Amino acid sequence: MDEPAARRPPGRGARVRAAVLGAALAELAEVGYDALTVEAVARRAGVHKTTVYRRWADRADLVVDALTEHVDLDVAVPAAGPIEDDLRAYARSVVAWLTAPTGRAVLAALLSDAARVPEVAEVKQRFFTARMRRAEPLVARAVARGELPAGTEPGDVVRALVAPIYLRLVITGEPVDDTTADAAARDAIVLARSAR
Amino acid sequence: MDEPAARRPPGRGARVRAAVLGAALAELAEVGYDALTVEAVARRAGVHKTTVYRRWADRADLVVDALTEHVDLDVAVPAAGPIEDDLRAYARSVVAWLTAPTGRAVLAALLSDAARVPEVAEVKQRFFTARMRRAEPLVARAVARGELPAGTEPGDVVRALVAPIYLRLVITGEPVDDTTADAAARDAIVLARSAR
Amino acid sequence: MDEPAARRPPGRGARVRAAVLGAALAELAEVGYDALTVEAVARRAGVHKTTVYRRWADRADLVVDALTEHVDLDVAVPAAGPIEDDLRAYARSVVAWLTAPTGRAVLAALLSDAARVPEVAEVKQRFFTARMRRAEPLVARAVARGELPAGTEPGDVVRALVAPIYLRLVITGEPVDDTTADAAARDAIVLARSAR
Amino acid sequence: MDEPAARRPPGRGARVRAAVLGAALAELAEVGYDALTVEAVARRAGVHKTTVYRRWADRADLVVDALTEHVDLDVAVPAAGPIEDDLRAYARSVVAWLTAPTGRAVLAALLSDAARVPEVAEVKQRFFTARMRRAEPLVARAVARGELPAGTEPGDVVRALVAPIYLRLVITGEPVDDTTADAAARDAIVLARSAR
DNA sequence: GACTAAACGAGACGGTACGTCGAGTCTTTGT
DNA sequence: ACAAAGACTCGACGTACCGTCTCGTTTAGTC
Repeated sequence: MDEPAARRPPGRGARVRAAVLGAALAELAEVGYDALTVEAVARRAGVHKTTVYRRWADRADLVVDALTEHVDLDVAVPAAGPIEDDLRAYARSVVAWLTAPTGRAVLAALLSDAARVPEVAEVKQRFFTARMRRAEPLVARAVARGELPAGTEPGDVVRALVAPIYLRLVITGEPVDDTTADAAARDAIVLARSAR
Repeated sequence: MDEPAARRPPGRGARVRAAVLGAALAELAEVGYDALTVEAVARRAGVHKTTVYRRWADRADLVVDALTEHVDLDVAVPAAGPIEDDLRAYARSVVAWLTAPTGRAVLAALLSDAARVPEVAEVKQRFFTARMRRAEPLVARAVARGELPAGTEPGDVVRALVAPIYLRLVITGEPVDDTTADAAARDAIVLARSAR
Repeated sequence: MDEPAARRPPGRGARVRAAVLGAALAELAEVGYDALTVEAVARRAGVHKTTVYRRWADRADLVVDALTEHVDLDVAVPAAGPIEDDLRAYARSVVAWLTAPTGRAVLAALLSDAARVPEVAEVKQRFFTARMRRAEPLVARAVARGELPAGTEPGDVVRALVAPIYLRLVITGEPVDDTTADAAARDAIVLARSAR
Repeated sequence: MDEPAARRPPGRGARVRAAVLGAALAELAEVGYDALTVEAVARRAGVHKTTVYRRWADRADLVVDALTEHVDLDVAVPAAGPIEDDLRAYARSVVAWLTAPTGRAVLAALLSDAARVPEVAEVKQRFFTARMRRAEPLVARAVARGELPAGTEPGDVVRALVAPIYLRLVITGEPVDDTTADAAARDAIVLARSAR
């Protein structure tokens, strides 16, 4: 009862964990969930297959863990200024994350067959709703300040904002950049201001 | 010189083909692409494994064929009336197809890991662009009639129309029904009428 | 010179039969019984697989027929002269047949796994005993003439004659030629003359 | 700590190896090389198919190994006494081995289609020449003692000895027992003593 | 010299085994 | 005492032949 007491949370095991999760995400990005192989992940992480199985129950569990890692990170919520600026900044941050390598990989994984795994479905739910919810205070503040009509549902505005971004990314495959983000923000505001 | 348009040997082989493609789609719906197994498809179709391999090169080829079948079907394009009615009808038909069992299965498959197969990616492309393009004449007609501002880009209107539908179906998983369709149509028109 | 006209069902069927049996023997020689494939035989005979199965029940039946063809042929039995000459001539004819391409193939086939097929085992039995028996009159005649001791068992002499030939061909794989044949004949006579 | 004296890497893997090779030889005896199936061997050994393929490249490799096992075993060489007794004892030991179940199986396999596999051909060569060579010193000793004529070629005597045994076993299928062995030994000596 | 029946070409089919790969489990070993 | 290594069971992969079957198409022998 001595040598493990030396390192409580850090130590060698943590390095293995990081290496494996990193390898898993990389494989996810390169070959997708269907073709992701525990053996390939282990090889890539420089670790033996059984070492992976000692920590994770199976392929699904490993992927859940790898995705969770990148999903619960906090995203900066800008916060001050006219609603036009705030939404534009938010839209751009969404686009930036989703088009960066890690974001692309996570998004693809969350929409892949992995989503049939209940835990991944949970992660997916958490991921999207949490991110969208984080922008709702911006809208609420604008309503309070009278920039948007009273009675505006913040959730609706945010949905309207992200919808065209995801459409291009996921459905049509069209390129997505800041221009797309700006247009999305503008349209979301137009819709919010159109009396209901 | 009567029914030759369909297939030359309409006999027994066609039944096998239909049974296997049907089984493939059903498996796709139930277990997804990742877990789809040629042997399970064969079993389900009441056919031997080697019979499947005689006609299709591999799992991917089989899935491509099964999806293609349901993708190139024609969708009714309503066509007359005020743009509000036309777009609402179109939105509802899109929702109806995507929420019916077959539609759900095809959509899920097109967004799954199967999309890494180049041929499936092609099918996906064909599928979405063809369907969206089919609604563009409606918008063009409305522009010609003065119901929508001159200079309106039909493609933009259609994208705005379907974006919230796909958002709910694919990203947030919220329920989608005629109400959703109607709101999507209304918002698309609002955006089109907001001067650029 | 259309000698096939003599048969009842002359025509085309006989050509097919000959082509297939020939191909079967050739395959037997080249790849052996284990690797002999009905499809390869058919291909080689320029005939369709089903045509083979129409006439022969299965692979074994086909091989039986192909071997039988070459087994029931008559071998010239020399017959006059001192026993030394007769046996030497017989030994040489045995060697000649067994070292010619067809003989090699038939011998190999009769000793291969094909011999597990009861009909092939029968053919094998017929083949060896018939050929050996054909030489027995030579010995009997020599006994009658007093060249060999009375009471000599012709079968024993013939067995002693062929034993070293088969040993080299089948067991040790040593080369076999007329020298071997001559030595075998000489030794058989020595043994016959050594009182029992 | 010397309980595993039997094998270098003792333990569990050796048990699998033995079980599989035993099963392979048994199958060889029962159904022959042509009908020998890796799956059947695995079943019989109580082992999964892939376990067999992990250690042996294919069917041929497995058979080579199974045969080798029984081929390189040492055979007792009697050694003292008049040449008549020595050769008779040797002949009987040859007959005993070849008529025992294992011997029959090995012999049959060495003469079957398996012999087309180069490695099996090598084993066959090793097998027969090694066993025959082992008897040559007996003859050489007899020559030295003056029991057989000077200049007698030991190899020739041994060949003459075994030839009738193999003839019966392999060619004519006649029963082989000690009587056969004794006659073979006697005849070999007669031939050796007939001046050349 | 046309007609009919057998034989043939073509190829799909259910099946068995091939040899391969990966998933997950269990045992052995080294330290 | 425990974790790395690796051997094992299991199931599916995609392939080659087996032997069966059903279609059309020659082609031979008969009328």
